[in-house]
Amino acid sequence: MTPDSPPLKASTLATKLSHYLELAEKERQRLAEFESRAERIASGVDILQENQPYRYAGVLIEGWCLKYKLLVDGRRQVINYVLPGSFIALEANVFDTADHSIGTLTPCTISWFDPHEVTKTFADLPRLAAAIVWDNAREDALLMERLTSLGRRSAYERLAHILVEISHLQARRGLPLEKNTVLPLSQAVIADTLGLSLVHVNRTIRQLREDGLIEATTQRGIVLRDPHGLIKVCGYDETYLHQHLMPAKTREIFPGGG
Amino acid sequence: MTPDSPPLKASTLATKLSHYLELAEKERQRLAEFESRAERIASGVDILQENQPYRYAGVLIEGWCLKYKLLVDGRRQVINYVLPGSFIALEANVFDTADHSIGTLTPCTISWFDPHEVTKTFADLPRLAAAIVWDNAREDALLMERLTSLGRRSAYERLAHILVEISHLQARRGLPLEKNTVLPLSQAVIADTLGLSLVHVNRTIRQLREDGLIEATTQRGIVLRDPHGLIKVCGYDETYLHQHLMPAKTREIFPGGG
DNA sequence: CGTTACCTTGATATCGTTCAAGTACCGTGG
DNA sequence: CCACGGTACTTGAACGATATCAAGGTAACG
Repeated sequence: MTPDSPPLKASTLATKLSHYLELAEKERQRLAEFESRAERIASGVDILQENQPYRYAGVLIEGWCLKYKLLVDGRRQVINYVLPGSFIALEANVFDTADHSIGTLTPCTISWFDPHEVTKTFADLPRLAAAIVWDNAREDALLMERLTSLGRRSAYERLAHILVEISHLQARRGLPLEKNTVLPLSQAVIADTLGLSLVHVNRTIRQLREDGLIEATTQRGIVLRDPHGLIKVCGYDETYLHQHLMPAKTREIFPGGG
Repeated sequence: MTPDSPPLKASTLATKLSHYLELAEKERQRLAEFESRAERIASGVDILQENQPYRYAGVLIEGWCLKYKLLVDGRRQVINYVLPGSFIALEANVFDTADHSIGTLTPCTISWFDPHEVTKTFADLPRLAAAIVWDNAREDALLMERLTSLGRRSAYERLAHILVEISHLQARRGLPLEKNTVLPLSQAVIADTLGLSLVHVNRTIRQLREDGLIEATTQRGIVLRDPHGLIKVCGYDETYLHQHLMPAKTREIFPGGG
């Protein structure tokens, strides 16, 4: 409950959603409210657990989280990486019980709120509703692409694909990437993301290195040495990232501000 | 453009969405409008294509469709099965270019409309917006479960899992299932859904049969002989289907009818 | 009654897993 | 500053699950 981050910075949510829609002042304010109760959480903590009832919803302000599911025997599948500016557990509005878990991968700053504030926002500020729907749709697109990787791409292709994907997502958030990239992803996490064994991920990384596509890798450090080559290897097509404004026609329907 | 189905039947959409929310008359009417331009489409036709711009959105009224992605070399990954009462290409509101294809698996009845009618509905009838969000969230849950199957379950488990899933979805739509179930799914489609080769799907089906879990299988006919056994085999947990009304609290926020 | 799509089966190859061991790095307490 | 313990990474060897290749069989459809 300690507000650790500077209070008046532009909200993470607003930064992200304004990629899709220019926001009115009233809308920015509402988004800022969602981020007003920031809390600091240690690394390696579950902030949502499968089969438990939902309580709060949240916004990730800083850090990385992991959305994952567990099978009874301990096998784990990572669904996606949750980056700053993402809502957490928004489904609390529509479901009672969580069907997945979310854990912190680094120390995180998260702001919690009653999920029903979002329901109200749907009635109040439909433009924000539209932006949230947009965001969901983009997440879905990522998920479908991941499904395609797991179902139809080889280990080598999967790894190349996710490296390029992460690099694109980072770039979108304005982070430099060409230089020395250190991801908070252990090889174990990558394995559980790609549906591979840890050992095989390790060997596949080595292979990419031997092929000159990526560089070194001390602890968690991977640099894309030949991004273009990686893209070619896995048939990467960034369409699914949908990094554009909403179609003009949709924006017209909501002329100015609330 | 020929309206082939009886015009005054309860709309497919209303039937589905009222699982989540009691609908007001005004809302039912709006939903009925979405279904007013029904068209008959043959089996095996693509009604949406990857990398093409979106045009119309639609509602599937009758039949089964396949949502899938293709890799350049022809590998195919099926994302999900589209059943009656589902919207199609609703993302047309937020994206310009499709990142997946949708094809008919059986002859279908589909009603088309301008996707922006849905955008307007978001401003007009926020309760419907909420119901649509609910529905999306459920689709996501299916997708996450599928991802988990592809990443972490064996072929045998995957097949058991999807058979139980389909049987549950059918049951929800009021279809008898215990009797002779004929799915419109060829083994090739199942293979592309589960990320397996056709040949291996065939062998795995045989294995399930030999283990007494399913029965016979002439063309596309599979009967669950021991549903409970199948559930045990794959650790099936139906939480992810979220077959309940919205949480009471969410429903309260929208008291009666628009 | 031939054509086509779908299903079935065998033999062989491959990719990825598992088991087992060992190494490098990093933070902590002495 | 060093010893210690943990976590993550690395590598080898053997195994197993699934893919691929190739050939037939069967049922539906015009």
